[in-house]
Amino acid sequence: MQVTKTLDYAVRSLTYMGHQPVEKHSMKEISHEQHIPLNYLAKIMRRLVKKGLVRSSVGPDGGYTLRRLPNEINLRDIYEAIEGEIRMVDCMDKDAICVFHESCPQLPVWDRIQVSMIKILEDTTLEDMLKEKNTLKMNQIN
Amino acid sequence: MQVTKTLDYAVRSLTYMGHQPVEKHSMKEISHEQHIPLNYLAKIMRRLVKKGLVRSSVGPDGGYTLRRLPNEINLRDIYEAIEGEIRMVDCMDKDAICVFHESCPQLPVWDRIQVSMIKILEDTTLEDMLKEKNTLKMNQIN
DNA sequence: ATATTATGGAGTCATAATGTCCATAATATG
DNA sequence: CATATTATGGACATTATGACTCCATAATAT
Repeated sequence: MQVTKTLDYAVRSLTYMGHQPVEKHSMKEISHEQHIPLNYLAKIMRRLVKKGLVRSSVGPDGGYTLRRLPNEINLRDIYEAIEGEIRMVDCMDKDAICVFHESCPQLPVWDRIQVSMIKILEDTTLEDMLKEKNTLKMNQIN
Repeated sequence: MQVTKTLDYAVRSLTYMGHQPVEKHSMKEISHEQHIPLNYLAKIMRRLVKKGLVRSSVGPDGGYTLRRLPNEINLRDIYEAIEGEIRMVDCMDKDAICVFHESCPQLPVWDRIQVSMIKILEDTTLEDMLKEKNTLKMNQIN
């Protein structure tokens, strides 16, 4: 029930790119600026490319660009690109069906949590997070 | 970001006991009825005893009883007994402080999710879940 | 032609989740 | 008191996952 480093890295990378949404950012640049291990970042970026969140170009002056504007990318997109479908419980035991499947008392609760979580993730765009950051910075100055 | 089997086992055990809140239930009984590996259940019950959710008695006719009524035990109690404090992110890298600590754009989001999750967990008691189960069973009959 | 960048996939390492085992302590009952 | 039954405590084993590394390959700007 925790945010993985991988997801954190992905969010950080995309947020970073969101500052100059149309510019190209190399892995080296992102890795350095966001303190993310280069090789690991490579793996993460591949997923983001495959899932259509960023566009990549190879060769000198290559790198990554956001495929959509920061206000068109929400946290659910990022979450699912990295972790796959959001689900709090894996009821099915791989092959066999849970014995209590028909009348599981806890399922509705986890479901409610999952729904509320998805709503918050969907309601939060990259742009929102960029603003959040600025607000925080402003507060610190005062 | 998933409910662990251990937590599921704990919730199932307590819900099961909730049906006859004042009666004693042996590990064997719970293990058998809820299809939980006996030895593993032993480990889980120890935590629930230690955290004050159930009372135990040793010897023949020994077993476990809820320490409070089903409407006085909520899911947050159970969650924290098993998993410890609820927190979506571990910002601090064990020893070192995250470089972006002061102005992290994602922190507020995970916090919002955490707050909403805690609220739902707190609002849901064992009794609620027992009712849930009955409702579901009723629905199935129709 | 060369240097620079991303891509793909295999492999490594540490940690946590899950589960097993066994020796011990408590206690109800005959 | 002897015995069977139950929980307790802790060590150990196994497996899965997260977090990374490495390397060979492909694309492309200069």
